[in-house]
Amino acid sequence: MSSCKTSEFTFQSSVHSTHVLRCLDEQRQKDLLCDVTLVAENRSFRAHRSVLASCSEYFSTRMTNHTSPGLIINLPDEVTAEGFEPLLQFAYTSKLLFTKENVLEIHNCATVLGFKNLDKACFDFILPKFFDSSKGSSKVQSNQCCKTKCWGAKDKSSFKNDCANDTGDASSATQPLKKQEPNISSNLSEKAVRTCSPCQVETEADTETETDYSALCPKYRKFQLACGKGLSNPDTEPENTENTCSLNCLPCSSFEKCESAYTLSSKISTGITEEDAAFFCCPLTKHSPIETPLNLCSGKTSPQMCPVTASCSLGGSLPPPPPPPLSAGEVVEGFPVRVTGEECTVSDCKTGSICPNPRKVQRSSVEMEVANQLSAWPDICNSGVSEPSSHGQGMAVKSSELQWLKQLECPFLRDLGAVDAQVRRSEVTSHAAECSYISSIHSGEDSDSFDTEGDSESCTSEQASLIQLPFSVEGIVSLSRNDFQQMLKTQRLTREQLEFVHDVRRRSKNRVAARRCRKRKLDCIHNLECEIERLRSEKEKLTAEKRQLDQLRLKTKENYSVLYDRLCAEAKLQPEQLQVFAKYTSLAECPFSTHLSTKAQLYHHSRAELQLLASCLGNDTGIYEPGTSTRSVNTHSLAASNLRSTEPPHTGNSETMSISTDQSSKPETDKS
DNA sequence: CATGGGTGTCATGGT
DNA sequence: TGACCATGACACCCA
Repeated sequence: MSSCKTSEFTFQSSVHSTHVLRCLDEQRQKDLLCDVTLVAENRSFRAHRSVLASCSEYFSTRMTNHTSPGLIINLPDEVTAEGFEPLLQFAYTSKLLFTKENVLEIHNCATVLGFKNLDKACFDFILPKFFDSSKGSSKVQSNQCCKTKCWGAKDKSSFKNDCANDTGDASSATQPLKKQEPNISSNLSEKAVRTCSPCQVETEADTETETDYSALCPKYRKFQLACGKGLSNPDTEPENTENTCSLNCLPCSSFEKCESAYTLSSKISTGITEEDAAFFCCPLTKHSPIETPLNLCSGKTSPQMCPVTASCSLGGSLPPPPPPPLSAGEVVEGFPVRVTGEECTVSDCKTGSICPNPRKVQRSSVEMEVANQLSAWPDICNSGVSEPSSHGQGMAVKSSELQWLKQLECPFLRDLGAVDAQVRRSEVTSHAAECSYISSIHSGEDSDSFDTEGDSESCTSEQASLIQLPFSVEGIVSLSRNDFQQMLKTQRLTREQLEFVHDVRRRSKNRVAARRCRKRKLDCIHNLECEIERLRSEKEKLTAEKRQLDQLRLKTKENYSVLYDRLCAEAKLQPEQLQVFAKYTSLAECPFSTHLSTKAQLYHHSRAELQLLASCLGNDTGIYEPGTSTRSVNTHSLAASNLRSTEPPHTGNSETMSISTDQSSKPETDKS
């Protein structure tokens, strides 16, 4: 750090603008600092002039010359309250909430008010989807939009800002793009759809915190289903995703960059495929690290023509193609390159790990910001330290600095592994032949997933240099299939080079796939463990409940028995009456039906015995004798034992009768 | 030296 | 048919 003191740093917050907008929205809702009242259809809305003027040409025109504090603007008749309210909300939140019913209304209002970044970009996408049959001409419109508005606006600054200015060389980046053949620029825009738009498209999946790998593998989905984890969330179902996203997902809530609008419209005009739509709408499930503007550059222009690509590819670790790649100092500033809606720095790209993990897309903006700043760290340090002559000590310092960052154990700091790997790779740059030295570095540090990869890639890079590959290994790996094949067509490679390139690509893809597979497996194990724990606790709970219910049932039966005994004793039932009573109370669930049946059965066996039993229950005179009480208790005991012996509750009289027969000797015992 | 975890690579099957 | 992906199996490295 001491050596970095002379350097000038740039901290760019990717959450600041969001925070400001949110605060403004809160102020609007609390009517704080609002300086304009808007009236539409007898409804008034409070707002901030500056916000409205920033979003709408209409408001910009009407309010810039007004300084009075209590400005009231009556909106045109075409602007309805229903259509304007979502627009006002959009101005403060970047999110446009609409339904199929009011989308036309909103569209109309947006057109009248000249809402920037919304009109063409948003509605040209939405309306054909909603009103497909009636809006068949939208494609033409969108084409027009692309050519007039977006390219024109792009010339102003936006595209340069995104791609070229960030590298400090605007002309070199934009000119080649403009010189592309028409189909190339079409591809370019298509690629940009994949690169820029997904981040700006709001889907429910964006809010998820975990990558749903099930979306990647049908087998895994089946496994999850087999595990009882029915993936009910349609967002996790690729099929559903592809089928519904193009309609359900908002195509764009805020197009800050015109090229995004252009690419979206262009994509519509050229016909969005289901796959593209899925990619467009669901970056989490489809996003691939290879889909970045940088790759866009590298794919559509030669590596030599795109400085970003040059800086992205190993930071010059390979034999430099003419012109030589940028030095580390040229990318030191960590210029933000818009990738997936968050800010990725060139240093991210330089590591060849542009959003290497799909999860990166899902991180919170705060996480992203910290990760980006941290990932830019080695670049920053490079600016002050990394003279090849002092590489040994310099690299040691950087590695140690990375170690304490790693020790923060923030989940998103795993990208530091990539940074770390990049640090090492840049070391390889200076010492491509000194594999032993690299190994010593690795052995002295925490081995993370990128260590071995770093080794692998460094050796691959060496092989690439041996066969004089005209492009970087990173390019081989990170390009999309089409770009890769196109590159192979443009480059005349020998058979050896071709085999090497395919081999490297295959192994790299498989390496990533293996990581995903292992990650999924671990996640699955974790989920199963959680499921086991949950089921276990549920079982314990149910067992305790059953125990309680059993006790309650026993207690209830005993109460019934006591009640029966008292009833018999007080009613002085005759054996015939007992039999009738038993007949009408011999329901399966009647707790003393057994008791009654027993006694009724006794009647059949021995009338004399029943007489005796009757005498036990009560004599003919109806006098309740003290001895009767004792015998009644004995009878109760017999009934209780019957009840216990007949659990579970018997369902028919036959069982009752057999039991009664078995018990028939007991009164005799009692009698004796 | 054995062991377990992590990783890359290959082979294979499915898409 | 080729490319891609998932995954089991194996080998290697390292703590």
